[in-house]
Amino acid sequence: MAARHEEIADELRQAIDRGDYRIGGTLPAETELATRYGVSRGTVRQAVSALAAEGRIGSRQGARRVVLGNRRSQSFAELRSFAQWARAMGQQASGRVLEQFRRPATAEDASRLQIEQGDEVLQVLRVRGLDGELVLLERNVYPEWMASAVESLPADCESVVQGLYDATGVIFAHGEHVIDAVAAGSQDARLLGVRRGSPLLRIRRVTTTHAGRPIEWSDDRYRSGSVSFAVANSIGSNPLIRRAAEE
Amino acid sequence: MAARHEEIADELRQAIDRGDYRIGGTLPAETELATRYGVSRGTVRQAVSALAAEGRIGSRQGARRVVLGNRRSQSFAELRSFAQWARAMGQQASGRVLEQFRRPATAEDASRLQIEQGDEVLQVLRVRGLDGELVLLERNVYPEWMASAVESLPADCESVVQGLYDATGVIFAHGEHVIDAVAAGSQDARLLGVRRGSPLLRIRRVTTTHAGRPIEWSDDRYRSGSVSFAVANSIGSNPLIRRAAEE
DNA sequence: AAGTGGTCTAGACCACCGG
DNA sequence: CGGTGGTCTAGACCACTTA
Repeated sequence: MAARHEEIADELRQAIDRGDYRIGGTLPAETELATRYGVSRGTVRQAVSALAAEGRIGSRQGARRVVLGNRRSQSFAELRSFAQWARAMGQQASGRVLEQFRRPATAEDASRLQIEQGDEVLQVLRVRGLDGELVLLERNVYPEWMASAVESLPADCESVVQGLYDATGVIFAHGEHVIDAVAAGSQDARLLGVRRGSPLLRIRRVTTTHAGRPIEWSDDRYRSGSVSFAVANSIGSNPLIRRAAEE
Repeated sequence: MAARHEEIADELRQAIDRGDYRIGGTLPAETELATRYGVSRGTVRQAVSALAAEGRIGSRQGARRVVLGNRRSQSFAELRSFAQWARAMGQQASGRVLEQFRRPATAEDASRLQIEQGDEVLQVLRVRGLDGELVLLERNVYPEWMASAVESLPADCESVVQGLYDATGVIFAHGEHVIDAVAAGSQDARLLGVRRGSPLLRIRRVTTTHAGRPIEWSDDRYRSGSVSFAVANSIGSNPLIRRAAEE
């Protein structure tokens, strides 16, 4: 069913988790993995590059690949809805719509959703919880062509992305996220049950279809301590920085 | 000098920025790009997959690649030091060591740096600025084998990563970052010039060599409003979510 | 000097999208 | 249905690491 390179990537992930390859140790050479799995070297390279993108292994020309760790944290590697994310962590997502109304698009809405200022948009205010505990306040803005589908969702819809897919077939394919920290405003504080001015992790996000058409933009504010996000990183294969002149 | 696939990736990036390919439009087919650049299809695929990883283009089987945007924001795609990052944004990084002392490793230090509890570590408290404005408070912990090199850096060292590379040849190759929001403690507040309890963006980070050996771990606290981080995302090529049972 | 990953080629087949 | 991207192969050469 799955592509061979994905199967191999999975087997390698499991082997690392199982401890077959120690953290800090090396992976077998590409050619050896190729013969072991009965595939060509190119297929092996596809598999290991997936693990490298996840931050599990590192590589550099001339040296064996190194096992860096067995990450399991929720990362940004893949676009996931809140409900999917919760399920992957073994928790139950909940949600409730507090406000929902149509209004003309502001300049900010227009730029993010690639529509004209003054076009009708649908604004929604939702609170979301994990295993019953409130963690997130979501302010979403949808363009007019999504509005009626959103309005027809139940107010306590668990997975908005799934609901909109079922209703319209629209796929949330790409996301761009900007992360910072803000102080809770009075509405934030009241709805999340925190003190005014307390720190919130804010993620502003634009989501688009495969074709790059914006579906929504959102200002998500997470209660401090309730969630954190992880990112893994590697230097480009460049020989680091060009050294300064002297010596 | 650079690999052909990187040159092609650069040319495509410039072409997108120049507007040769409109946002929302499509890129030429792989085979056409291959003949145009005089390379094989595999090389073209290497180039476009770099753009996909940056969130500039999207792709799905059977359809032309779609131009999503021309991002320029500082993203996590590549591991960069604070100084490099500042330079890429056209700003001047500064830094100053406020405290620096050796102490025995706590359990937390030991786990993050993969050393034994009680081993000597070097703790450093730095403030860092962008164009003279204070934005960041850094609490670093280094293992013993890095300590003397760190101590020999000037107190106002602009680029710690560069300085340590020059002194020891150690390369900061991999990073893992955990992001959340916290309230400023009294020391944070005093040193960053904000009110106690005001929101800070916290990034806790472990950096390792190519071989996965931890070089340092750090608790970085950014003043709210001074910086934000961007991440681009795509859904796996999976046909989204498995639909629920009915219909 | 041998081993290893990085790059590149030329070709093949398939699954999927679009008109 | 033709065009497209996704997968896979078998081979080649090079740059780099390691011992």
